Amino acid sequence: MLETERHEKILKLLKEKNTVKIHELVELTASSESTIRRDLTYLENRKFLKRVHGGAARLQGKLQEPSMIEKSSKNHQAKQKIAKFAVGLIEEGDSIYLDAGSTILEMIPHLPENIVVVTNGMTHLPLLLEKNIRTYLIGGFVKPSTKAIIGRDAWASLQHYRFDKCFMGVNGIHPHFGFTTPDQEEATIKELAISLSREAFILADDSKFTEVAFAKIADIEAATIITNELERDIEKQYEEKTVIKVVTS
Amino acid sequence: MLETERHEKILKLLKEKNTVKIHELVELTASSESTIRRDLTYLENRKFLKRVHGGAARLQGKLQEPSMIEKSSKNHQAKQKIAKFAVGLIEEGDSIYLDAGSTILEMIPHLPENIVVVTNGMTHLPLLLEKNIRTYLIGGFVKPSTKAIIGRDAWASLQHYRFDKCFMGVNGIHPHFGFTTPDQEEATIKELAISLSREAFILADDSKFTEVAFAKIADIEAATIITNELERDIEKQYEEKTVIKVVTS
DNA sequence: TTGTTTTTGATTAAAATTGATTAAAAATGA
DNA sequence: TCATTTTTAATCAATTTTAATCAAAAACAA
Repeated sequence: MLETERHEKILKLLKEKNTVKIHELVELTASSESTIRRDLTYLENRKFLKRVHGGAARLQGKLQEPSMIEKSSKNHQAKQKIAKFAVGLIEEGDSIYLDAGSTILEMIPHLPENIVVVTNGMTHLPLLLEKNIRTYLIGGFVKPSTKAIIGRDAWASLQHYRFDKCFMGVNGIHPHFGFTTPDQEEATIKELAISLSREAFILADDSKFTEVAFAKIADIEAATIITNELERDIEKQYEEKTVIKVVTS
Repeated sequence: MLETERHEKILKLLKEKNTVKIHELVELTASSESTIRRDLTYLENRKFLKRVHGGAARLQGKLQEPSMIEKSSKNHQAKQKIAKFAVGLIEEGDSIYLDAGSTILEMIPHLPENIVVVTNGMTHLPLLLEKNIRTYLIGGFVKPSTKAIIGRDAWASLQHYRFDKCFMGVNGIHPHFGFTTPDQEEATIKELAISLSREAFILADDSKFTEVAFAKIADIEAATIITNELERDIEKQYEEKTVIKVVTS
């Protein structure tokens, strides 16, 4: 049985019964106890359930459905591909900066183990720790909406590090206005992270191109762009300024 | 039957009947009397019911089903009282440091809104943000087991702040050896936090007294102790060295 | 195909939960 | 009141569950 299939079954049963025993799941899915245990840890890390002694319980905060649906959207497919490609650029022993944000989050499951990660995204932590990756969080103000760490202190805190590579998402990419994002404070952090890295990579699906958001992060020249399919004429506008990697399926 | 499952059944029956006998629950859940007793103690600690001779009764005040998300810890009751008292010391406009740890976590639901919080405990964030409290996280290495932020960088990051009050838990309190904790790196952070605060408070239930752990945080004189009931002679050993507040129920 | 990575299942020692047993405490009834 | 019965808390051994390893199997890539 496929891993995803098991996960779905587990969640389905959990939804019906509010609580499931490991043994029930072993029967239901005809897999070993070890596998079910791994599935449960996996699902718990992603906030789909709470593990309890002997099984798992549904969590009341029930943020359940939406993210499952989210994962099947086509936008998500693109993000996945881009993220996976980006991870391919990382080498063993690298120290990298991972920006907060959902695209970057997709990179984490594919990361190699023996690297050092610095991030400003609190939401990345559970998965990073699950993968046993040595992780540093920068300090500063916690932005309530996104749980990203920003502000003066974050800026100062980030100064302590140097990176082989950094990866980040943006809201707008424009030949003239460069990389942009709606929040000025976040832009400042991103800009600094880029300047502290030997190489910088911007992950963005095609919807971000020719868009401009409020706060400028950097010029196009400052980073390599990783994106999914892109019309040839748009691509041309950028390839004379920087490297642009188009991930083909 | 799963522990969680039993708890749900117990509460359900209690809701219907307003009062249940131990024997009824033994039958209902097909578990032993010992187990049911333990369940009742647990549920009473979390304020889900009141134990009475021979069974349990529904509590009048409020009956809360929603937050049945189980928190694990032994002396929940004592911690609650201590935490609540500690919050009473905070004044509007204060800037405070909240150490990582489960006792301190209990303070958060009771905190006033217009304060500024700095913390090294990632696990505190969801609750803090839910309460709309302005929160700063210090930067540094994320300790996988506890998700506390520690290390050199944490130390440097913490230096950026000053506090009106700081609150922390410890593992050992001893008249001669002072406050101690098992992890050297955590001790360093705690020590610094204390020195950055106008007033420092140690929250500890009675089990921590006369215990000594590996790494020293500070001398007894450095902080006010908040605890639950304490034998008079033990209390005496400390009260000549510092202020010790005993929270009586 | 071959070699490499990922997933799986079995094994084990450690940890947590359970149920039985006990002595102490609380309720009951004369 | 006191003796009797019921309930409780505390302890401990037995059982169950868990996390951690590791080798086999499967999936994948060259």
